[in-house]
Amino acid sequence: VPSAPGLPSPFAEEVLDLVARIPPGHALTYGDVAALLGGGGARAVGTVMARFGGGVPWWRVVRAGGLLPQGLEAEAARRHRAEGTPLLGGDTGALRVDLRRCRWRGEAAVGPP
DNA sequence: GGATTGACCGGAA
DNA sequence: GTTCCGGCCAATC
Repeated sequence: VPSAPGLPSPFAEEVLDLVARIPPGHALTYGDVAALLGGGGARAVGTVMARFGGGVPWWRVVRAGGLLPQGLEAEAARRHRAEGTPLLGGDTGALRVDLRRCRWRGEAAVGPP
């Protein structure tokens, strides 16, 4: 079926679906999302999120190392605090998520390979 | 059709 | 610890 204009493309749908399955209190990096999907790249995931991420818990997707999305750090930090996500730093300004504890393994995700 | 952008990543200085 | 560089992939102009 041809993708209609204005609607997310197949790749975008996979990204959104996976992000929507991330449990509260957990998080994933853009690179991890791409890896779990078995394709694309961290940058591609960021592009999709920027365009179609408005309908999913985008704050659960962070940059490598747990750094919050650039430009939305304050917004994401607030959401994580509300959910109880383990946060590090804070007073230094470089707020980041403790991926060591809250990194989701994607057990409920479909295995492509 | 091509060229540019962007909520990125990893390594090196 | 920080700062700089190129590479990666999809969406958009």
